[in-house]
Amino acid sequence: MFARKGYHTSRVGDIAEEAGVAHGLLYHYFSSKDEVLETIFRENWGVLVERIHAVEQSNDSARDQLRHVAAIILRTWRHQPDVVRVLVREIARSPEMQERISDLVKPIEAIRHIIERGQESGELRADLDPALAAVVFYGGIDEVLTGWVLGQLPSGVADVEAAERTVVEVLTAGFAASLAAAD
Amino acid sequence: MFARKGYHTSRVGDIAEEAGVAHGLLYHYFSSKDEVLETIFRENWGVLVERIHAVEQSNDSARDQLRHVAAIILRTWRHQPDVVRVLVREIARSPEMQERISDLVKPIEAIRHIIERGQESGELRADLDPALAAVVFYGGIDEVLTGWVLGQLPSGVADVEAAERTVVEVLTAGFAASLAAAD
Amino acid sequence: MFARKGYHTSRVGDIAEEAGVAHGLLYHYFSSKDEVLETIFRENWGVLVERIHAVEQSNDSARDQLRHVAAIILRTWRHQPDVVRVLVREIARSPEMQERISDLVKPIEAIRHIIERGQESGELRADLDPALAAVVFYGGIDEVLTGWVLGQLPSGVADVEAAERTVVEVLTAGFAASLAAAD
Amino acid sequence: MFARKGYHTSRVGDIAEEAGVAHGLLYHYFSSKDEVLETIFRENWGVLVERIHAVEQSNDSARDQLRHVAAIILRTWRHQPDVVRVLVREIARSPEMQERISDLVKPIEAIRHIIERGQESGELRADLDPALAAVVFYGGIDEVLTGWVLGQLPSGVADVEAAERTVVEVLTAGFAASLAAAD
DNA sequence: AATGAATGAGTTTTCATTCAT
DNA sequence: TATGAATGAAAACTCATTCAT
Repeated sequence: MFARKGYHTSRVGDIAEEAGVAHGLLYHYFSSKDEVLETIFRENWGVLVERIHAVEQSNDSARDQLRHVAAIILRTWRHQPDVVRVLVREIARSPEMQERISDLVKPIEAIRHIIERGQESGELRADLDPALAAVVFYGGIDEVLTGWVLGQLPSGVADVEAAERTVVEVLTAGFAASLAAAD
Repeated sequence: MFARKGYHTSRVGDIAEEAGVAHGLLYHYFSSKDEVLETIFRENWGVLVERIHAVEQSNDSARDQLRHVAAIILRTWRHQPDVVRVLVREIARSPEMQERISDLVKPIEAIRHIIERGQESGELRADLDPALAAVVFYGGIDEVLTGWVLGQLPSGVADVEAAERTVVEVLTAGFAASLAAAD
Repeated sequence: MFARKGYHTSRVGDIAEEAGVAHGLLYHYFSSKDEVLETIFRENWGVLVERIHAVEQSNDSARDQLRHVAAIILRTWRHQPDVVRVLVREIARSPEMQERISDLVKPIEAIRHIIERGQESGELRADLDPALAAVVFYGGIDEVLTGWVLGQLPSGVADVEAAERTVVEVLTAGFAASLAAAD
Repeated sequence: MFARKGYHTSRVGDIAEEAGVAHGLLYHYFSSKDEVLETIFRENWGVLVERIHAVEQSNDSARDQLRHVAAIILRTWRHQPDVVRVLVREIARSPEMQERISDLVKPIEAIRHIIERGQESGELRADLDPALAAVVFYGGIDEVLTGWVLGQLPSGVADVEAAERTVVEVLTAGFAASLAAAD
C-alpha cells in the first residue's frame, strides 16, 4: 500500500484490506499506523546495512567495495521494488523519520570509510573530502533508484546491470588517484 | 513550515502562524494548501530552470556547463535554504507533483543534453548512457543538498564552494573521454 | 482491576491478565464484562445485606443495632478491600446498576427501619426524618471506606476499630433523644 | 450530557449536539473529551473550595462554621444540580481523577481544620480523631447529595433546608463536648 | 478448559475549508 | 484585508465479543 499510494494517502483500512483482514487486527500486531512503516523500514534497512558492513570489512580494493555496495543497493530494486519505493519515498526523505532513525545514515558512513581507506592506501585521490565524496556516491545511486521508482528510467534486468556499471565506473574513475591534478 | 515539518505534517494553521496571520487569510491568497506548495515550486523552480537553460545554450565546454549547472543548484542553498528543502523533499519526490508538473525533470534533461553534446564533440566518453549519467550527476548534487538540509554536512560559505568543486571534479573526471578504457 | 482502574477503564484483557488466563476464557464463565461486575456485586452484597437484616431483626437497642451495622460494613474492608472498592465506587454510584439491582438501597433501608423503631421506643429523637438520618449515617460510613480506598485515611487493624467507634459514637449521640432541643 | 448520561456513555457528538454546534468545534475549545470534564470540575470546584475557605477563616463558632460549610455544599444542588451530579458521579469517585486532582480533598481538609480548632477551644469533644470526624461529616453531606442525584431523597426547596438542618444538627450534636462520656 | 487471532461497530480526533463579521 | 468560529468528511484507534483450534 505505502509503495503504491504513499504513507499519508494509505488508510489503515486499505492496508488491512490488502492483507485480507479487518482493520482492527492490524492493531493486534502494530501499535499504530506509524509503527507499520517503521517496521517495514527496520526489517529491510537492517538487512541492507548488515550486508554493506560485510563488504566494508572485506579485503577488496576500494573500487571493488564500492562496486559491491552499489550492487547491494541497486539490486534490491529487482528483488523488492515495493520496499525500495517505500524506503526512498517515505522514509529516506521524511523529516520526522530522519530524526528518529539514526540508522539511515549508516550506508553513507560505510561508503565514507571505504573511501577513507582507499585514500590511505593511495588507491583514491587524497584531496577529496571523504564525507562529501560519500554523499555524492550515495546520491548517484539513490537518484537512479528514484528514477526507477518514478518510472523515469527503464529498469529491466539489463538496465539495472547497466546502471550498476555506470555508477561505479563513473564515480570510481572520478575518485581515482591519477586524476588528482585534473582541475 | 514545509521545509521543517514536511507537507503532510504541516497544518494550514502552522503555515499561517509562521506568517503571523490567521489561517483564514491564507485562503485569500491561495485556493488550497496544495496551491501553496505549487506556488512555492513554480516561483522558484522556474527561475532555476531558466538559468539552467541559459547555461545549456552557451558555447562553453560540457565540463564548464556542468560546473555552472551544479553551481546554480548548489548556491541556491546559500540564498534560500528553506526553499531548497521543500523542493528537494516535498516536490522532487512526490508522485502527485511529478504528474502535474513536467518542469520537474527539466534540470535532469538539461544535464542530459549537455552530456550528449559533450559525447558528440568527443569531450566526454561516448559509452555512457547519457540519461543515466545525467541522473547520477543530478543525484550527486541533490544528495549534497539533502546532507545540508538535514545538517549532516557542514554548509558554511566555504563548504558550499568546496562541495561545488568536488561534485563537478569527480563527475566530470568520471565522464571524461580518456577514461573510457578504465574498466 | 475494577477496584484499581474503574469499570470503564478496565479492559477485558486487563481482567484476564490479572487472572492469569487468556481473555477469551473469561467468556466461558461470564457472558459479558458487565456480568463480571454484576457477579462481584451479587456474591458480596448479598452476604452483606443478609447480615444486616439479621441485625435488624435482633432485639438490641437502636444504638447497638447501628453499631453492628457499621461494624459489618466497615470490617468488610479488612477482609476484602478490593471488593469494597468496587462496591463503593462502581456500583453504589452507577445509575445503570441502581436501576437493575434494588438490593443496593437495602442497607440504607435497614438503617432507616432501625432509626424508626428507635424513635418509636423513645430511644432516638423523634424530630428527625428517618430517611434522611439513615442516609447521613450510611454516608458517614461510606466516606470512611472511600478514605481507606483512596489511602487518605490509615486503615490498619486499630484504625478500622477506631473508625467504627467514632462513626457510631458521633452519630448515635447526634441521634439521641436528649438532644432534641439542641438547635 | 455528563450529568444525564455519565462521562463514558456521553459521546463527543452528543455534547456538541447539546451545545448546538458541530462536534469538531469542541476541539477548538478543548483538547479532548477528558479536558471538558476537567474544565467542568475546575471551574466549579474552585468556587466551592474558595467559599469554604472563606468560612474557615471567619471567627464563628465551630458549629456555625460547619453549618455554613454544609450549606455551601448542599445548596449548590439547588443552583447547579447538573454540576453536582457530575462532580459526585464522575469525579469524586473516579480513580483516575482522584489521582490527578489534589484539590478534591480540600473541603474535607477545611472541615478537619474547623474541627481541630473547635476541639482546641473546648467547643467540641477532644477525643475524636479530627481527620476521621471530618470524613464522617463530609460523607453525611455527600450521601445526601447522592440521594438527591439518584432521586432517592426528595429535593424540593423545603427538603434541601431540612437536610441542611438535619446534617448539621446531628453531627454537631455528635461532636459536642458534653457528650464525650457517652460511650 | 484454554488460547489468541480475528472481527467490526462505535468513538475520538484531525484538519482543510468556509464564511459571517 | 483580516479574523477565528464553525463545519463535517475522513481518519485513526479502541475494545467487547466471537470462534476456530
